[in-house]
Amino acid sequence: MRKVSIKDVAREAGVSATTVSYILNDNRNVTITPETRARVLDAADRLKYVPSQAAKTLGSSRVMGRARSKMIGVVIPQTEDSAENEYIMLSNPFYSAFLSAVEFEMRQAGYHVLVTGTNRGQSYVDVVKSRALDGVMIIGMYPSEDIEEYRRFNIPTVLVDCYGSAGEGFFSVRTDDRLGGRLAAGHLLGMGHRRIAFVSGEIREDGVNYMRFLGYRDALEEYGVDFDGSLVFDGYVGFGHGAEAAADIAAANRGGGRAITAAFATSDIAAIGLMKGLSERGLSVPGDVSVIGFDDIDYAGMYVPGLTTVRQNIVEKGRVAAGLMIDALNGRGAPGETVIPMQLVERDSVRRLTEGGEDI
Amino acid sequence: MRKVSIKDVAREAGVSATTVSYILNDNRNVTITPETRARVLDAADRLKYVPSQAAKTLGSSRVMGRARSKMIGVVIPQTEDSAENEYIMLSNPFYSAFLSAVEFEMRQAGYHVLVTGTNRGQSYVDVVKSRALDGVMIIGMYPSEDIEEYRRFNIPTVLVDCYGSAGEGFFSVRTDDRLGGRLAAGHLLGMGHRRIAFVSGEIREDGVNYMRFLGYRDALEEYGVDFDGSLVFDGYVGFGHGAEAAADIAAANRGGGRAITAAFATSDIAAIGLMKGLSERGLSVPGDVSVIGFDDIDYAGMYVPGLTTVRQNIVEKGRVAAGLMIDALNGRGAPGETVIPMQLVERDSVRRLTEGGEDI
DNA sequence: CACAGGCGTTGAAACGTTAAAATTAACCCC
DNA sequence: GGGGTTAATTTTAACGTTTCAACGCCTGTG
Repeated sequence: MRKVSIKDVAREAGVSATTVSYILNDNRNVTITPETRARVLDAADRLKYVPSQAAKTLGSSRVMGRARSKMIGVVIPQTEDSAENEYIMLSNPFYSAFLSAVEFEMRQAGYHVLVTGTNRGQSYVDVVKSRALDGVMIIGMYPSEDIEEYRRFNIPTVLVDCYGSAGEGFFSVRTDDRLGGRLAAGHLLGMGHRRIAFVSGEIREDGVNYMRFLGYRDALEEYGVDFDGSLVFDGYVGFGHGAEAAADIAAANRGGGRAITAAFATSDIAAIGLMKGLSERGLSVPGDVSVIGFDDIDYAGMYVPGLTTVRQNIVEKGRVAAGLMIDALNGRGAPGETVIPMQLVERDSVRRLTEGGEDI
Repeated sequence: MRKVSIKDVAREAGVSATTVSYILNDNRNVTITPETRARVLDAADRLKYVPSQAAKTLGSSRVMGRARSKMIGVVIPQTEDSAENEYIMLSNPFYSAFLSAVEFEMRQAGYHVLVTGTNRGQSYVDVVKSRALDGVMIIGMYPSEDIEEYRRFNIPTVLVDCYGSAGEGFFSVRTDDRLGGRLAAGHLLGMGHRRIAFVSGEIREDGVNYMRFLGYRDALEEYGVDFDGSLVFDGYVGFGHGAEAAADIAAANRGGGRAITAAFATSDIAAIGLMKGLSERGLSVPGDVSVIGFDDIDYAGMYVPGLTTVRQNIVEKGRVAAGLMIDALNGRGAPGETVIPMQLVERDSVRRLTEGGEDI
């Protein structure tokens, strides 16, 4: 029960392997008799022939200078729960929704998607080389040594949600996170809130959280409100961090002084953890604290109260990222930043402050 | 800037390619001078040699009878939103959590995981053949023609959450869904509820929903409650279906007759959609309707009220599935069903009925 | 000292595919 | 009918790896 190879098809159709290859790959530089073509296609069909991608990949390294596997890699951040368990962060629905859109689009274009985390001490570049990945899509942070390798080897690369100079010269997709931050914080300010917590994952200069933070400050400035560093609650990305921030906010409000009446969380999952934490402490949303999130994952609309958030069309973002990847793979298009529009989605987690705060 | 191959390493170390191969693969049937080994390892390191998986795969087809790619496939159901967009169903956190556990465990064992949907008219078997996947993990439903092919070609296969005779003779993992259904419905009955809606995705004899349904009926029988077919709300899996069920339940309750006071949803996302839908219609959970879910995704504990649910340890399930896959790949272990324990997690979405219902 | 046997290493072949070069067949033109 | 095109197909070689069989060398043994 050996696997059927191109030679079997060739024998069955009474023709050479090359001819079969030409026909099955629709080679344009070669003419084939319609009758031969039919015979070969029929033979392939009858034998249930499926070409070996491994052989194609190996063979391709000769001609293109670099092997082509018809597979791209998508690098997703890993959780940092513990040293041993480094799961890829699919727990955040933002990533899973993005990924399924990318997978679909790439599949339509004839590519498979390899999703894998990286083991400690092993660079993703090794995976790219070993599996002959045709391209790499990187979401969020990345080690800049890796990216220099991609540049050096001229590997089609699409950066998603990356900031910073290391990414210059690559295709990239993102939303206008600074504007988004301003939109979110501006909405809260517009509703009369003045003491607004900023809840986010790690704030790094090359990451989205920093840009959203800048937007938050932009909005404060716009409204003439002084920035207060004690209102920044940064940590990791996840429900848990939102819950921790809730504890801190509740404590701060018990401590006297002007109360924190609103919070801007830079991810919906943090916002949801926050709302849950607040409700566990007897604080109502939006009664006591208004909450606004970022992303608009499916869940955001399901929560009670519905989460007001800054919507980025995640599926669209995935589609665009895949489109850029395909351009990059085909050597078409020019590197540069593509910005996905975003908009405020008002639900029920933000209320207008009437006491003390004045409408603007 | 050609890729560095084993020959380059061989030349650098002043030794043959064969020797390099033996050393890098720790071939036990062959002895190598420690000094040669050191020289080769050093050369490989210096040249940053990364073996070509494509070449390994191709070469391996000669000896093992079947090519080995050090990659397995995980088949995840696709959404059926529309004909064109068949995204893999990572939107359900159950799948994403499961997947990230599987990915991690397989990676530790030296395997990559290919996650891909299947295009219409193309069988997944073609992907397995073309990419020389070493094994296949199938979640939920599957076309039985495919599975017969896996059997015929002796492809290591692990079934997850599959029932039905087609899966006999394979490694499989699941929870005791019938018991789980009984646990869930039994809990509601124990809390005094008698008219209990059953909300689930498609009910097929070879799927988990059917088993959970049987468990639901078991519990009814145990409590001497007659089954009422009008309380079954089946559809697809997703938030949306939960919301639709909410509308139906609200309508039924408005229609007079004995009110539906509780619902058992066979997935947490349906339960959440249901709770949201009920709350939108002014029905409180658990005040008017108690809700119990199934899975215990991260979200379940975040919702307000916290969702009472039947917990299956999703990460553990992924780990076990990966372990079985590794056994299957190594020809170890014996096919059979592995059952993951599960337990009721009580939160706040179920209340004890005092009026009318009596405690048991 | 001849020789068996083990050790360390190597050359050749094979895996399935495709690009480039070569071959054959058919046709046309003077 | 020979030379020249073009069309259709085949032969050859190569991609990077591993396995198998074979080789030369050393050592101990009879």
